[in-house]
Amino acid sequence: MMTWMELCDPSLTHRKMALNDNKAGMEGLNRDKINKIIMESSKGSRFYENELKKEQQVNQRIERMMLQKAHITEQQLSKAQAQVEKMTSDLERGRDLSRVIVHVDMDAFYAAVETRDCPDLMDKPMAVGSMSMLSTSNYHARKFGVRAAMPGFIAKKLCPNLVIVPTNFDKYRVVSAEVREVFADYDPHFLPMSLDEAYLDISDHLEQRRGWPEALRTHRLHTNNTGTARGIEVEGLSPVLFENSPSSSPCLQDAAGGEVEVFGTCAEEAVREMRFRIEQKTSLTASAGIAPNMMLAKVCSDKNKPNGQYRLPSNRQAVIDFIQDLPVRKISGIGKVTEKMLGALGITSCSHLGQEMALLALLFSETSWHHFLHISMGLGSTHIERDGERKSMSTERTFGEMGALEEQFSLCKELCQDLALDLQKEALKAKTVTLKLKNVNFEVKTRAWTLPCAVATTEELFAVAKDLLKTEIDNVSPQPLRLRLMGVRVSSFASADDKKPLQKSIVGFLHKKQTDSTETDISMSALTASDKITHEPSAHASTSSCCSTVPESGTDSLTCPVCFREVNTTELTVFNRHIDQCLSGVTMGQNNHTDTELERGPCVCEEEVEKEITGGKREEGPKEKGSKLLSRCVLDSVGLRLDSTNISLSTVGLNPVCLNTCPNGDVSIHRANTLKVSSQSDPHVRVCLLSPGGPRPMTTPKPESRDHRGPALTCPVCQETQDTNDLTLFNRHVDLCLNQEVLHELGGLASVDRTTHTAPPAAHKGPCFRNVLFTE
DNA sequence: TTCTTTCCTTTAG
DNA sequence: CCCGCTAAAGGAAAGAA
Repeated sequence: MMTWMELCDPSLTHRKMALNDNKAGMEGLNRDKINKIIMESSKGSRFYENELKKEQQVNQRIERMMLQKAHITEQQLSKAQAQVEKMTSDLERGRDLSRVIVHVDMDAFYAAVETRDCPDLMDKPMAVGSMSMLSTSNYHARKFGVRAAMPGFIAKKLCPNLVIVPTNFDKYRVVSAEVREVFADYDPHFLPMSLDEAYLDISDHLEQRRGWPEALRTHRLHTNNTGTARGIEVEGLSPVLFENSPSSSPCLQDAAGGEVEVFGTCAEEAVREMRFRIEQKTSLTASAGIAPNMMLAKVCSDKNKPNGQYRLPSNRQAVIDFIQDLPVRKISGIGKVTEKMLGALGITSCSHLGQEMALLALLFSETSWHHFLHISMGLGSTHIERDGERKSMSTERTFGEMGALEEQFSLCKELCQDLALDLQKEALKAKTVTLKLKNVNFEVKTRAWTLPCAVATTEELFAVAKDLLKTEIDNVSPQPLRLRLMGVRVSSFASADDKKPLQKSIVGFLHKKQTDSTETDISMSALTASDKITHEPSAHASTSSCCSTVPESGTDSLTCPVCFREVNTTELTVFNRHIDQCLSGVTMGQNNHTDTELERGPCVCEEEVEKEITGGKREEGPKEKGSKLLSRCVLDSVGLRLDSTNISLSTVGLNPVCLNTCPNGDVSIHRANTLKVSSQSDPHVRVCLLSPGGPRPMTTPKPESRDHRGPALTCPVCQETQDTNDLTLFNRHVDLCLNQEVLHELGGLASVDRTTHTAPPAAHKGPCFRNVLFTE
């Protein structure tokens, strides 16, 4: 299947096109006309310019490959050849032809559903999607060159009468569920690839089926209330747009007078039956491929589309023959670029692939050439299994050009909100947050940051995302970022054991504690805002569990949520006593801990860091030394002990924003990139640092700095000194502040005169867009 | 060197 | 009205262990 971009490419224009304006050719456009129209709609657009640039990059990649090829010696080649042959025979020995794999694909699914529900559409060219992107088109529209993955506005030029129906996923999901019910009868472990596509292993079904009486293989044509067989009615006017229904073979009458059809026991009959049942149930048709493995089944399902099926027999020779002249592009996983690269080596069909294996082994990575070898031998997975746990989750949005800071940040927050919601649905927490940006020139870049512990809430995500965004903004300052897309992704999910036991009980424990002790209540108000979060139910449990998990504690110790030290007990009563002491200690500004209590095995670097931070004597290369030490700390996920009242975060390469989201004793984040230890607090308070795991540079220091040292309390959220010493009042303020933290952030940023920003110390080195490198 | 993180590219539906 | 969204995998480059 050709993409519209390929149609754009004038160098491909000479190629024959399967597109036929069959019958009289009244409607539909010929290929040249299509190309011309697409070209005219595209030429000169920023999108098109970017496509050209990407194409250049691919061309350079090919050039480099050819250069490499030129340096290959005869000797290397024969060595590779031997390796390939060895591997080939090993693979051949393991060839498994015993399974019967089926790939089923609904025909023009979304379009078919829409047509079924609105028969008026039937004889009109239509597509499902929007002006900016189409998902599917019906066969009418395809005659005009209108296809999936083509923007609607171009489709409209190709076919002005095109009806564009917006997608309605809820509807497709319902239909999909019906189809899957049928799949399940043939393979309860079937693997859905999308709403309209699935792999099945029907080997077991066939085994059983052989012993089935006819009755079990007999299926009735559904009748509507007028008594007409729906399948037949459908062929007349409804959405089943294709002939050769699986039900087209002779029908029998059953006892009740309804029409029935009996299916055989072989694989083809079973699949035909399955397609028949799908059509009866949904009025939609499907195509299928039957083969000994998934890779081949996928190719086969395309062979007689629409509304058809193809079986590749389970014998080696049949497979070899089938593969021979198959264009490499037909194989799932070989896309436009790979096709082009192989093409440059004279490889277009799978048999070429086999012939050039030695060369490929030298030019491509191991995984790549192994994959090629499998393809050339017609090998593929013989058992289908559902995907394991998800690896990432993301949300992104495209919009009209956006340059305003406030807009960008509030959008970023929105995305974080959406994502947090999705995370919540699956009860996931992630360590890595990635920001994706696309500017008006379609240049894409991503910026990621890995935290030492998993996060999940909007605030936590936004704390990281907004900072990544800010870094990018600062990078191009004083020009604005002219965005057309923004996205946020999370990955590196916490492992299952990471996200439950122990911690929950601690939180619950504290919670209880709070309700029956006024004193504790007051004590807690002395903690930072983030600590207070811990008292809210599940949503914020992450914060506490995150940091309580911090030390590589064995199973025989608990981590105090106040001082973040390990308590060497599993007895809750003992632990309780510790926390009690700890809380009152923090409140009273006393150090309740003896030095031995402070000793805590796992943090190798604690002392070094402490010295580094406290001493104030950072004679040489404090930055380098500091961040080095710190990164070790981060790996150990430890808390730092702070002995001075103001610690420069940039010195140790920390990102202050991230501290917002973490409980941190009596330490607040100072505007000027410093940690501020409240005058009342224990000088040995511990801070749980949410800092980047890697060596990458951190934040740009903020412009102005204020020093708060008065006896009054400083709000850890808004950084403002509160004119009170009443902890209850202060607590209330922090609560309010916390709720509005994000807004405060936005307001603050928006009001900053951007020209006063100092140039960031090359947070991410190199040009903003790597692509630019290639065009020069 | 080896392992990890970041960022980019390719693919698919 | 002027080219989407989500997810996964692999590879290059750069640091850290």
